Amino acid sequence: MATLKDIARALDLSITQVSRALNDHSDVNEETRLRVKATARAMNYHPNASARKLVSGRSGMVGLVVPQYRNIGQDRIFMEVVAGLSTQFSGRGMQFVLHMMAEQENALPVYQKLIGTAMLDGFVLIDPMERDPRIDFLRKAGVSFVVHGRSGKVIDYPYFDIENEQLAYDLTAHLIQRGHRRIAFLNGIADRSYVTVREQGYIRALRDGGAEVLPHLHLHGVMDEAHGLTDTIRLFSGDAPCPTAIVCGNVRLARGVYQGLEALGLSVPGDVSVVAHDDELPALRASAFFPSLTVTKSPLRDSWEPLADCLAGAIEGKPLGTLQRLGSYSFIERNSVANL
Amino acid sequence: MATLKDIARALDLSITQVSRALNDHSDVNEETRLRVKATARAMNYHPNASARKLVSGRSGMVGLVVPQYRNIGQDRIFMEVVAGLSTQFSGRGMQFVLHMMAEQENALPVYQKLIGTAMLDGFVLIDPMERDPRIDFLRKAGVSFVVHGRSGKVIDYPYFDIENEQLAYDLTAHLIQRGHRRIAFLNGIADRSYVTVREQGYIRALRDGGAEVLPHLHLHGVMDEAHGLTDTIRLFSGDAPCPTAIVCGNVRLARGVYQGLEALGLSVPGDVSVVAHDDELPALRASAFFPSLTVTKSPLRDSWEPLADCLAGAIEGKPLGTLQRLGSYSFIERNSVANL
DNA sequence: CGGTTTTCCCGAAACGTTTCGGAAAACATA
DNA sequence: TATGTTTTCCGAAACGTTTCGGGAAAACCG
Repeated sequence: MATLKDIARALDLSITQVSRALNDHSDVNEETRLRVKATARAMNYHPNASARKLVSGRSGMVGLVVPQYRNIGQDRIFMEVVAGLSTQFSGRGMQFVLHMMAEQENALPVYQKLIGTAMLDGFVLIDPMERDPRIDFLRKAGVSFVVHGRSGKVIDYPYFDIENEQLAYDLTAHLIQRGHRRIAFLNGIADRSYVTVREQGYIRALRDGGAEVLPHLHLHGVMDEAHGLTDTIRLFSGDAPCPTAIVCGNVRLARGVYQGLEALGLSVPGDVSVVAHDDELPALRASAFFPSLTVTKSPLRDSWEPLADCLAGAIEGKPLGTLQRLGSYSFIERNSVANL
Repeated sequence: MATLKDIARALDLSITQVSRALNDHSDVNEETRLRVKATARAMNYHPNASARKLVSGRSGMVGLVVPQYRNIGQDRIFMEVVAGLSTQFSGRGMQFVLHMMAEQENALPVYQKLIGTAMLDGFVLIDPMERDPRIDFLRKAGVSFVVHGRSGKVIDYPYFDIENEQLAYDLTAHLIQRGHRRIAFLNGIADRSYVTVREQGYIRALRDGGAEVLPHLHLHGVMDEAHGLTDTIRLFSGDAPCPTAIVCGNVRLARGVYQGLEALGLSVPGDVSVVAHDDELPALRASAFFPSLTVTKSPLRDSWEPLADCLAGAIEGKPLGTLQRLGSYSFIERNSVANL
């Protein structure tokens, strides 16, 4: 492998000047810079990431740490995350790598070790918990990171998030405006922070609309078809008054809900109205539902670029203000809601 | 982060001796070694991978490079690979990282760059082509690697593979022995090396059994349910004589074949016999088919350990002989084959 | 023409580790 | 006592890069 020394020797320059030329420093002659870059390309030079990291603290590698879990093979969304972030960081000349933890392994020691060996410049955190220990840990360790979502009261770290509170409010308020009063909410796994935040929006909308908050209508779980189906059947099988509308945390849940309602002999939107939030996962189009599904839409794939932006910025030491970004969503009314 | 210097100062030793103690070299007093290791643990020391790599050429990181493709989210098998290899290398104190290439990106420059930056000690190669340029490239570059499968005539590299030729022979021969003569083979994507090798086993079995080789009965494609279904319908819809039995490259294909045969009003095994090779992917049990499926079985998950063994060995410079391993498979007869 | 600035360059140090070549001390051998 | 041998240790060099502090030459200014 060609090194700076090789290039320097070939051009009769100092190693210093070659390095400065390649890194576009100011005090190098334009003509020299071009000559250096040309020979570097010709000699197929790639800077040794270890050497660079050792002295400058930058290796150009960032990582994502994820737990391994039983049905990871089935998880469609996960590969989207990896593919999206890979592409984004590649485009910035950085390397994105995935590190998978053992199933019940504690995350903190894993980060500890990765930080200790000092190979990575920063981390992307996904699925933050309500009070996520990883955030405190990385902050204390002084490592750059960006969170997909937000967690905790004091938010003094880079993040990209969408307005989950308002989005849940909008979906619920839309149903209230159409005359619904008993509105169920199929939410995600309880300790995720976005789940808590969406719950707040749901409750605020109910209060604002003068509707009663009925705890048995608010359900938590993995947001897939199976849970949509079983939760729907559960909602309509007890003694408690049944909902007239259902808010779904994502479109997979909604698909399960449609199946469940069909199994129960209930029609959408005649008997029950359904709305959902749409992450626009591939092969899952809310517009192709029958009847087509009313949603708030904010494509998950729109988040990779801001996330990469924020992390790259954090590594370069940009001020916090520029590293906190909120994505937008749109409300798309279709045919899954009826007036009551 | 604690460094060797910190430990050396704390114990009033030289950096050299601390390093040697931690790496279990011979010329360090047993008592010193213990003291060093204890304080290292206490100070939460992790060797800086960059510094280590720079001088010794080892960072303890190995990687897998995969192309990104459209339906990667649907690919159940892929996450199994990542999870399995991650676990294996973690257990050896090594880091396994995944690097995803852009969709149509050429693999060689990606390896070129990864080798140039010199962060990784070696690579795992999966899905080798019949003559795979990556193998030549990595060999020329002098980097350690291990191949899941084999490719080319001269096999002078570490690999783990199963006897794909014999396995296809066994499946086909089993059908021939039961009296079948027109046997279809739903194989994988044409340029994969295991696909070619399985074809050879299939043809050898046909020849040995005195059955004619009918090209229209040998189909190639992605090995999923959809192709199993469409290929089955294609096999039974032309003018050419229909097969009485089908060999499937994996169990997903077989599932599609079952669906296709049902759609055509044909029964298994009454009208058509079906056999397959079973990688034992999760949530896809050949024994739960109706009728239960006769297979050759060799669980994919059994390959991660030998693969990791071989790569770790190659990095340590072990001789080639010990780095070439063949996995076994078993023949499991069930209820999907009838005598003719 | 003396002084100041600008332009372009370089040597040397530093990052944290491994490893080479010794070297002091303790011990055994002749 | 002199001579090897083993045990245990250490200084210094090296890996390839970035960066600090300076410095020579040219250009500019009054």
